[in-house]
Amino acid sequence: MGRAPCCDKNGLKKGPWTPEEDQKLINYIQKNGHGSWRTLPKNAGLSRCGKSCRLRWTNYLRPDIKRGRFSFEEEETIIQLHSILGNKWSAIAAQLPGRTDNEIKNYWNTHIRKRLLRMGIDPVTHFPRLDLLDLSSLLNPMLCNPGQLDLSRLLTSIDPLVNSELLRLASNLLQSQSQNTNLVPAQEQQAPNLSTSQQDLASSYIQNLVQSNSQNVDFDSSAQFKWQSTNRANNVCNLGDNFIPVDNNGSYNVDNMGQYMVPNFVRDQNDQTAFNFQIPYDVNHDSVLSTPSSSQTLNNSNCSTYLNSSTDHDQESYSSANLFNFEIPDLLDVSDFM
DNA sequence: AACGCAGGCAACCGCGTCGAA
DNA sequence: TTTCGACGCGGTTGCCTGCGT
Repeated sequence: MGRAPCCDKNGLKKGPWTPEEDQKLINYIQKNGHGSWRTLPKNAGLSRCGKSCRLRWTNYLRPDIKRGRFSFEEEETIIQLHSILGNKWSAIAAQLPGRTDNEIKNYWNTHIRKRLLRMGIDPVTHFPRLDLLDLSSLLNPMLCNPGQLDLSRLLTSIDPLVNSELLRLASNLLQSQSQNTNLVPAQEQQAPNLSTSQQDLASSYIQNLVQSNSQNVDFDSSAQFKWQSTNRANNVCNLGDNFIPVDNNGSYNVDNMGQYMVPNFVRDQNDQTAFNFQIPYDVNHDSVLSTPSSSQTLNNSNCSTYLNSSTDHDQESYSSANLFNFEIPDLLDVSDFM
């Protein structure tokens, strides 16, 4: 069918707004509210389409818009939120009073993104940017001959600061390539528990996820994490409004493509400064091993991958309908690198 | 001074979603 | 249940400005 662009109608002006047009729009909205954007231009005496009026108002003329440079706190908040939400600019803007989604999007693309790249951080995944192909070429010979795998020697040849991240990537790679890798949605309804090592791994993951060392991550026996902010609580705690709630049974939503709508946070009912974080269980577990199609999915994948169990005991204790149960190859001893 | 280039940002475009008919 | 209009969102474009040569 196709819809004609709203601005294609004859006589409707496009391009930069003049001060006179701005004033007409401001005067009308201050007097009448915007009401229907469709009818506003005619009523306000503007030769613009409603969409153009809405954009001009929400991105520029709104009285509560904050102008000027982004503060360090705002910038840090954007990075944190982006690591969780991805390119959900409107959701990010909702946490930054006075800032518009367009402004944040532009600021991200022109400043933050470039800075992250300079720092060697992938602005999409928020993980250090290592060339996976090169890493693959380094690891492939070892994978072909696991007995020769000396990951610690490999890692110490690279900047120690990225060791934990390299481990994550290496772990992903090993998992996706190793025949020994299992990704089994556990059917047993055994009460789940996280081992200490699993908690440490999960905690590290979440610390990385929020790009901060100032979060406390507590665990309960059902593998839901209580994520409590101790720093800039106003920024972090408000996140709950934008997340898909997980009910008391740990149920979460799956979109019509069969993918998880992640991350799943839910505000702690007893502690409004905290969130419970649920490791999602992917019914379509093949998708976890495949190339993720979005940063959200990638984060999910990494989360799952990061919570590997290194012992049989851990694998059993990790069984839950809501959790993954998969093993890390024996040749990779995670604990040595954490 | 003139030119080219890159960065920044406002505005546009097209698609998805939602609600009403 | 289907259709369609309105709105909102994210990606992209193109203009303006500042800087370097």
